[in-house]
Amino acid sequence: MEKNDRLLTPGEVALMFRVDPKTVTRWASAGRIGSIRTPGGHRRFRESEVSVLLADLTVEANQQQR
Amino acid sequence: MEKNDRLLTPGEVALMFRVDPKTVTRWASAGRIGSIRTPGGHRRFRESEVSVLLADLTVEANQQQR
DNA sequence: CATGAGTAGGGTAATTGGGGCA
DNA sequence: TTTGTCCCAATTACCCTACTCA
Repeated sequence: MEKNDRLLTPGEVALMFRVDPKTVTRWASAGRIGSIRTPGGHRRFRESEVSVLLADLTVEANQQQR
Repeated sequence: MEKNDRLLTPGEVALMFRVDPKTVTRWASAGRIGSIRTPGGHRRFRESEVSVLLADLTVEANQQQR
């Protein structure tokens, strides 16, 4: 399902989740999110995977009550 | 639909409504407000949705006067 | 090669989640 | 029924310095 394999930096992912870039780094270290390493050690994340996380985690309450 | 996807933390939303952050959490659990979860389990809220809710409060205040 | 922005580390403080109670 | 509060464990945010990226 990789129609778009664009790689995102920790800062970009942090913006999407409204968290600190450091937090994104911890997610990668903890294996909660896949990451690619540059030869220099910096992490890169697949946009497709990040999008799935955002979309999936958004579903918390579909049935609204009033 | 989502022109402004800025996300807010529970604490920020709590300040806007002048309630305890715990209350905001309960709103999310009850489905009264949509929420996004970080991979770590923390919630984030869409500013656009929060704004709508605040606007609703304003409407109620107006209706109270008629 | 030099520069500025971003990132990797590590350490510590602040928020948050969840249950239960008032 | 909704909100606030106390508890503890987990997650996240901010501090620093050194290194990588473009």
